[in-house]
Amino acid sequence: MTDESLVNGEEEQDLPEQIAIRLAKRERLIESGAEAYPVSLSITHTIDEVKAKYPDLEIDVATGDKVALAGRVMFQRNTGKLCFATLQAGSGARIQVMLSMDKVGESNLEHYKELVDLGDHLFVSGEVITSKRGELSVLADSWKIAAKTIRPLPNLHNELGEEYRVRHRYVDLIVRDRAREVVQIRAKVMQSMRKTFTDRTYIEVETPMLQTIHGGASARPFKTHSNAFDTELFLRIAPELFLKRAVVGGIDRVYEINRNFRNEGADRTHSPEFAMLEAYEAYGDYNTMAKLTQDLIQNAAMDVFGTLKVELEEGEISDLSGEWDRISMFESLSQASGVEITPETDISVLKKLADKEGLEIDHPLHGKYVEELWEHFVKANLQKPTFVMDFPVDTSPLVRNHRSKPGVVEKWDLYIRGYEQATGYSELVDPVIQRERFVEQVKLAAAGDPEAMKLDEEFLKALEFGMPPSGGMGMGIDRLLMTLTGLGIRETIMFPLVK
RNA sequence: GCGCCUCUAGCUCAAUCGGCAGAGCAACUGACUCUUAAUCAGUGGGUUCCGGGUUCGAUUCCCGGGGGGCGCACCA
Repeated sequence: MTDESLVNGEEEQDLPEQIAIRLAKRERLIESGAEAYPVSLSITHTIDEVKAKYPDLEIDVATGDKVALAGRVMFQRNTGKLCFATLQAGSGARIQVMLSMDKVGESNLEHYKELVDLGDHLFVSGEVITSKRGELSVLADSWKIAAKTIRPLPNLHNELGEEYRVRHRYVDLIVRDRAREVVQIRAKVMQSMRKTFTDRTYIEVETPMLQTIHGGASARPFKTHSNAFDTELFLRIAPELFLKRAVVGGIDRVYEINRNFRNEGADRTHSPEFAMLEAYEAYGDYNTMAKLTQDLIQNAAMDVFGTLKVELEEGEISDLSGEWDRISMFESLSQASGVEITPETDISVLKKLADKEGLEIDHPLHGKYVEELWEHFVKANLQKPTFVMDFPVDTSPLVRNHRSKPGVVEKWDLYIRGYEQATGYSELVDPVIQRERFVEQVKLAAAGDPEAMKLDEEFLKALEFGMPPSGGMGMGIDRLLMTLTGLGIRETIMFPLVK
């Protein structure tokens, strides 16, 4: 496979046959006085506009309407004196063009047959007609190459291999409707979410991706180095600690949609860089944020699909309607395991239960056992959207203690079809307790936990200026696209990382 | 990070118990003024991922490396 660009002086005889032939056609085109890549074309209509204008003409009609349009040649059917081509717009819309010897002349038609390949961008001007078979067509009186294609398109009658699709997404977008559709869906989901936020007077901000201390989540970071400051920097694992600074500064309703980076495993549901939404609302709490999250997702489904019963890839229907269930982590775990588990349950009991279930958990924290056991017993059964409420304290260092239940924090995770979709907190705003929580994390790090949080003095200083009581939420955008489409994460990201 | 599987023409895939590497589409030459994956006749195109080993002979078997997939681990 020739993976390098052709510009680097590859010898012609080393090139694959089809590429050499197309390069030669490009030369011939230029020698004939035409352009292979003209700077502008006098287009009067898009393919979609012509199709919209003539939705149902009779067979063999000449409209008298002259148009000039361009598109990529997807199919060619050349006969002796009458040639057919199917042009495709970026939208995926297709229209047939016809070139007859009568209209364009003999030498012009010969040039067309000689120089125009599948995949080329072609410009034609002519009359809108329907063919004798009734196909809406442009009967050309002139044509031009709009852009010469040097590499052949893949054949359109087999599905592309998974690897080829990801490495050549631009080709995938040309040949596969669903690939284009997913890009559209993603854009519409973003639009919908921004509208939901705007309607609630939220302000969108952008906070640093390069950070001197990474924080806001438990994960291993990517490291880099600043030459100017001669210092180690981290790509952010979360924007949380900066968005909270914004709330301290009086940006009372704030959100950010941007990339996070985590130096961890990649699989069907994880990508090293992924799009994250985080939102904070002063004078809100985790209930406020649960409602917001439900609205964000339900509005997106309605705006994009017009329904809350979303059809997924394999035809499965995902029902996102109604008020979503809320269950307690400790209660649902106790119920599913048949063992009463509370924040006071001795860790030895949890260890015994984990052993019995064949779980290998090697972690000093009580809460880690609770979460692992909960995932084991409960998680897979959560197909309907469900908020799992009230998490252990020791695994949630940025969340405030529950207002009435001892030993837990006001945190929920939203699960949809067994996947963690979003998380929400009543934020910890007490700088004294926050410092204590950070100190606990530092101890964990010293004990060898590579994902423990760092103590961030600048963030604590901000809290010391007074952060109002607030709710916060975070949601993986790629995950949301997966939830709404049933696709894997690499299909929801246009250009996922490939080695 | 560990285990299993996989890599053949531009694309999608065959084949070889180790013996001239094939098809469809695409390409090339020719025919065709209503085609729809046009059709018909003919032709060319391969570092079988890379390096080494075994062998008279390796695309096939063995070893090492690389890319990809799946499972496990970690995480969202």
